[in-house]
Amino acid sequence: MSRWQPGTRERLEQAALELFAEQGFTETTVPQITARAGLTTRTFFRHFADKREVLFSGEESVPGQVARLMAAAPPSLGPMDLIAEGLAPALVELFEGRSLDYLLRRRAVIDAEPALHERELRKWALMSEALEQGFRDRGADQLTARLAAELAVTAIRTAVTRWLDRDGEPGLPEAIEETLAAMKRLTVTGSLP
Amino acid sequence: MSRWQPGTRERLEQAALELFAEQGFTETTVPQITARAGLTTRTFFRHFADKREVLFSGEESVPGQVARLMAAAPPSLGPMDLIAEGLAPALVELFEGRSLDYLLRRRAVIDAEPALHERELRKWALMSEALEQGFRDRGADQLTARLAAELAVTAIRTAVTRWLDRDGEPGLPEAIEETLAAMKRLTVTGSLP
DNA sequence: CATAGTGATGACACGACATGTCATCACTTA
DNA sequence: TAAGTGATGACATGTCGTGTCATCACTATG
Repeated sequence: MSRWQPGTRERLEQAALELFAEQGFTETTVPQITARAGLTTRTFFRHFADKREVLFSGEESVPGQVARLMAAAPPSLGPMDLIAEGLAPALVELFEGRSLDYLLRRRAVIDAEPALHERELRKWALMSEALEQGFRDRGADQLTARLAAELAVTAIRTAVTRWLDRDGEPGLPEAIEETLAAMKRLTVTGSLP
Repeated sequence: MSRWQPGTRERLEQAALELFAEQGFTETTVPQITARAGLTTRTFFRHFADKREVLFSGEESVPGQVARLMAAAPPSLGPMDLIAEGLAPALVELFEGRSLDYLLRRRAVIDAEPALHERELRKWALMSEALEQGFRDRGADQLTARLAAELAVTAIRTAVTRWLDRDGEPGLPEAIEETLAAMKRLTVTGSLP
């Protein structure tokens, strides 16, 4: 059809994940990735700003989606309920779009490399900023919006982690519910069990 | 006294902060830093693992200090009270050890550069892990310890940010108190004001 | 049908980052 | 006095990331 094989981005992502899993992130060079994908080094950096980004494709749209979801949710919902009712369904859709096997292998690679872990933290920080703006739009003052956003991200991230820790059983919605319940318990009583 | 000027690390840190503020992090090269400090490039990397680390010196001891403080605090304290009574004094001492001017200039540099912002996030993540272990040692289950640690870090980080936003007036203890109060308000009512 | 335009890739050069290795020199210890 | 220690200088090297221009398939336009 074209001069080049289609799906350049996808081939690079797959080749990179494989190589990172096989021999580690640091030990894998960009030329190795592009060789496996049948491309040149320069082309890799046309699709990804740096070597890490190949594992974070598509996540630049998350903040925008968060903003949309928050604008669409009923204004009466508090932070916790907003997560449970407004955000959780979209999260489930987002994460269950990828196979569990992919998510687990990706996480193993990220956990093995501090540089990738940092990039993962930035992802959540960007989501937090989007949530903060959403809460501000709902009338919260600066401090409250900031804290509500952090609480929400903590709940979501902890739930996803917990869900993956247990290899996807039970489902993500259950993990979210469980996490929110524990959070409520913790903040209401103010002391440890 | 010796063949070399004393205070190698400190000279590198000061030269780097100056240059980052003057011309930006990316635009500053390691040879420029070492030239200003009167050293060679190779020596820079003997003291700091990479170019970013020159702004995060001494922070590798924070997790250990957190562990010590938590072990020393009364076991009866819940997460929030532990921050207010057990951690806050040490925090104040830690931050007020550096001049406010230094902290503000350092923050300006970090905020201007995503790569440095990521490193800053990692710093808080390491503190969170230390807090989590501390809560586990106090008898909390995995999920509760994780959430309590995240809540604590959120409170501390938000308070420090707020304190610096207002150029150090009023003091850090007031910012902590204010943040904890807002957090309590938020989690107790469960809805935005 | 022809020709110019568009967009992705290949090819090449290059500066900065980061590390391995060995030499050098002041200071310490026996 | 001589060996040992520790920090630094000097040099080489590999990978990362970017700038630049050429190439080729596809598309639009006349």
